[in-house]
Amino acid sequence: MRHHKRLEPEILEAVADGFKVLAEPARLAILNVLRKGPMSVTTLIDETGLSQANLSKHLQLLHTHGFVQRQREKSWVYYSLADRSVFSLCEIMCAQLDRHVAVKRYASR
Amino acid sequence: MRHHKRLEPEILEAVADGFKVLAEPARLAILNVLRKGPMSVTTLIDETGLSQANLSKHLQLLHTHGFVQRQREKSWVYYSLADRSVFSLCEIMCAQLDRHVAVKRYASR
DNA sequence: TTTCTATATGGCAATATGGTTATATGACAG
DNA sequence: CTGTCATATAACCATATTGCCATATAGAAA
Repeated sequence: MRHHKRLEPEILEAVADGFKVLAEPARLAILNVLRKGPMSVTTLIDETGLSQANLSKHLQLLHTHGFVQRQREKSWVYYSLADRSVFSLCEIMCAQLDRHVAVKRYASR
Repeated sequence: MRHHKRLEPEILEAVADGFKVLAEPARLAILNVLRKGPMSVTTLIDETGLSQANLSKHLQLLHTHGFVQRQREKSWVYYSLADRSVFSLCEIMCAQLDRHVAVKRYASR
């Protein structure tokens, strides 16, 4: 039988911080749009409908937490997904939500 | 080639809400402790070190979002993990963190 | 009933977060 | 150098969240 150690607080906090970055519709929208490929901030403004300043802040956060990569080219900055793990996370979360909704539906008959 | 629809805002918000529940060290600690098996609130107080009121509120949130199940027995309430998907999520997030830290280490040489 | 024990909940203060506006930086065109 | 475009940052307000305290509920025991 496996035993489960009490996780170090720093670990818990780091993981929580990671989830916190994903716990925001605007940032999920950005990540989803970036599936199309690398994109400049200006393009992202159009694609997401977010204001420039707001978008820029979200991008900083996504970047400092390693969810997106940055690449300067001339006077543009292209952002791209750091990896696809975000979508594994979202898929599992969606499945979790589906199960939960199904259970609630069943319970309320 | 796959195309990527603009996700409905309600979907984004639901997924974000799910992540928000995991974006808190205390709740991750609770979930981690619950890996040992179903547990009463009192036991959870000991295992997590959280105050009763605080713990209770976190448990409500975990429950309404379908992360834990509740089972009354005599005058105790036993909580248990609703499913193991949480740990898939955490594992992926940890791997993501590891990659990110590794990249930062490499960049700062 | 009264008194425990177990759990839930309401209110409050402190802190954090998102969005907006205004401003700053930085590259390039003329 | 001046102006303009692309992006980043600072200051601010409004809102939300956490943890604590006190209190409420509810079952068991006495």
